[in-house]
Amino acid sequence: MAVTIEDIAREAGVSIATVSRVINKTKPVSAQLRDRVYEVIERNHFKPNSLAQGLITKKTNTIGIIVPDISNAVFGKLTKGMNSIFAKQGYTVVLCESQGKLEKELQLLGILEEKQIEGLLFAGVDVNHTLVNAMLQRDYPVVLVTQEASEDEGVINTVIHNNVEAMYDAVRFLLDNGHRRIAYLGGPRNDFSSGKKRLKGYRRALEEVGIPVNESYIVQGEFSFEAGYQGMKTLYEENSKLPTAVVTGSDVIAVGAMQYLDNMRVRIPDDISILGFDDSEFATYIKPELSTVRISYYDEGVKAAKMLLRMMKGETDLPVTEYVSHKIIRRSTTKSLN
Amino acid sequence: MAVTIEDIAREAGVSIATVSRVINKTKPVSAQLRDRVYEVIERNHFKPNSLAQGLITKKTNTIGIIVPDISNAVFGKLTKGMNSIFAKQGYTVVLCESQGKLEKELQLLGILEEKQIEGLLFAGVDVNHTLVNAMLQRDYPVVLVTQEASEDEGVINTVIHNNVEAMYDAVRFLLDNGHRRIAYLGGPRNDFSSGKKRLKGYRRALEEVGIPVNESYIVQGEFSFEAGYQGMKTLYEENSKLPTAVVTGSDVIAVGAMQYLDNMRVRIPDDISILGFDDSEFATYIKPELSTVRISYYDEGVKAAKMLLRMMKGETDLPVTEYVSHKIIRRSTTKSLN
DNA sequence: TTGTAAGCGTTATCAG
DNA sequence: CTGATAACGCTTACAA
Repeated sequence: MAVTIEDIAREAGVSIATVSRVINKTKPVSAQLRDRVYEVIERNHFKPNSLAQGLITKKTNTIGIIVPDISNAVFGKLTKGMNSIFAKQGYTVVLCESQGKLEKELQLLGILEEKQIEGLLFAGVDVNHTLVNAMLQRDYPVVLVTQEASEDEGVINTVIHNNVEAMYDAVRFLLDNGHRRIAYLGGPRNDFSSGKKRLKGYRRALEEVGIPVNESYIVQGEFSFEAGYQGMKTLYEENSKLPTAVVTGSDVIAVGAMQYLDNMRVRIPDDISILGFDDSEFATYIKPELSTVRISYYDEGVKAAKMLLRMMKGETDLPVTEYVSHKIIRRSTTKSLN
Repeated sequence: MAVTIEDIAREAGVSIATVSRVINKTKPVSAQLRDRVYEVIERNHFKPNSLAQGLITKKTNTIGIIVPDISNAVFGKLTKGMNSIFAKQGYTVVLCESQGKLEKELQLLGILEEKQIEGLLFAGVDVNHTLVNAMLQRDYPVVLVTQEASEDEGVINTVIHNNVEAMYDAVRFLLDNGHRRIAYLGGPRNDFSSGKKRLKGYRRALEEVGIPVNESYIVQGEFSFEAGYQGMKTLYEENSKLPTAVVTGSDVIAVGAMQYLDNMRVRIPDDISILGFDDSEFATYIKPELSTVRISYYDEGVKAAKMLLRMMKGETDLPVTEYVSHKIIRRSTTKSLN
């Protein structure tokens, strides 16, 4: 079948140890033998079996990535960022999708251990106690990305954008532009980082300037166009006094909300300002162009990969949580009331 | 370090062969020993080393995927489709990005062979002779997705949408709606399937109804917003007689073109109709909503995965190229002239 | 410099 | 049903 190191050794008239040495340049080999071996390797298209290599060296050059859904732009960019680092360092990536289901995530953790990955990058939806525990049991290091642990803080290294601050800044931005009635149209309430944390930032900003939080100005739902549309409808129908601005949990939610407002003939940003979150590809495709909170998921992936690499090298005493910066991007869906 | 089958055997007071048997249920083991072994396995969180398993069984349950860029929505959906099948069948996926660079692709082909993948799904940009040859050398089966071989037809199994027909149908649709001056704003001329093939469909449709192809109505460029914008600009500036409709190589190109037209105060679809390609997420977010050619990349991934699985089972005499259907979606950027 | 041989953690063949 | 033991393909002391 596949040609092995033994075949090469025999054909080149040397020992397998010598072949191994020329492949790995691990010990000096005379130029003569070296050339002879190379020639035979080339001619036979020999590729060392990395399973055998890994079995003995404990080095598989493989790292695992678990994301809920690879077709989601956020995870696509995140994965690309992570992969850019690993590929450069000679690592190969095993990609797994969990649909954000705990059961699936737990299962994948085990499968990846069997595959002998050297480290794991994990992006989840609710990284609860069960999950954290399972990660601690595994014998590879893991870093959490985009989603921090919801019950065990500071136990697992994490790379994330500061959701509280990002939403705080978003509301702050609107406040600075003279808005006082600001609604929150966010993601799922059970989403710890992208749901709860952002809501926290929203509340904090309002409370800080002494504006009482109007609970009927808070609507939570999926990160989808439909949820944005329905959420805006709820906001519209259940408030006699409409907000002058609404912050959202994602650009997709924002665009859904805009659709509803458009249907109702509410003008953006004249009657109401909208602020997205993420800065998705389509933010500048829609009209008016979407003002939003930019998060560089690519950078987040890069940072997470680098952190994992450090852990794999055994570097300990690391900062437990590393933040990636965010930025308010003013485009055309927000208007100043000043 | 990690607990091995030997540790389990010792602790359970049985031979490693017995442990192996209970793990794999490959041969009967008395209920008594079985339970004892299971208990020890649980207690120690034992996970068999799949490298060792693969080394002897030749089964790694790993397949490779090579795409140019995982953050591109097309490849994200494709990958998700493929993964949905593999995960279900107990396979794990090694994901690689090539940036569409030949050198990188060649290198990855080798790395994946070392990793002992059982099969490969390949999405490239230009699958030329060199690449096909390299694939044939590898000892795993491969299926091409989204991009057919540009020089060696029918040598490697392929799953793709029919680009010639899709663009033919797109132009046909416009023709049926009374358009006669139809421009083509497509992807790169060196992109075989998504560039050349689509252009071919465009020409064919026009020629078929006896409309001479106006070369200055053909503009090719990247699959980007900017290229769409610039391309439309070229079309606008270099033609005294504007087209009444333009077919594009992708939705992103279409939206770029729309932006330019909007700047020029050309109304869509009243002055000019635009037809996208792909049916991206944002097609319904923009205004007017984009008419487009829908391709289900998810389904394409699913189909490709299934085909690869069949090849892995040794089923030969397969159809060499399998097509995934496309569909014209009429929304608001196209107008009937009838 | 080069070769021999002992593993790495499993599965699989053979006896028993 | 159970247990030795020989692979699997490679790396790495240990010798020569």
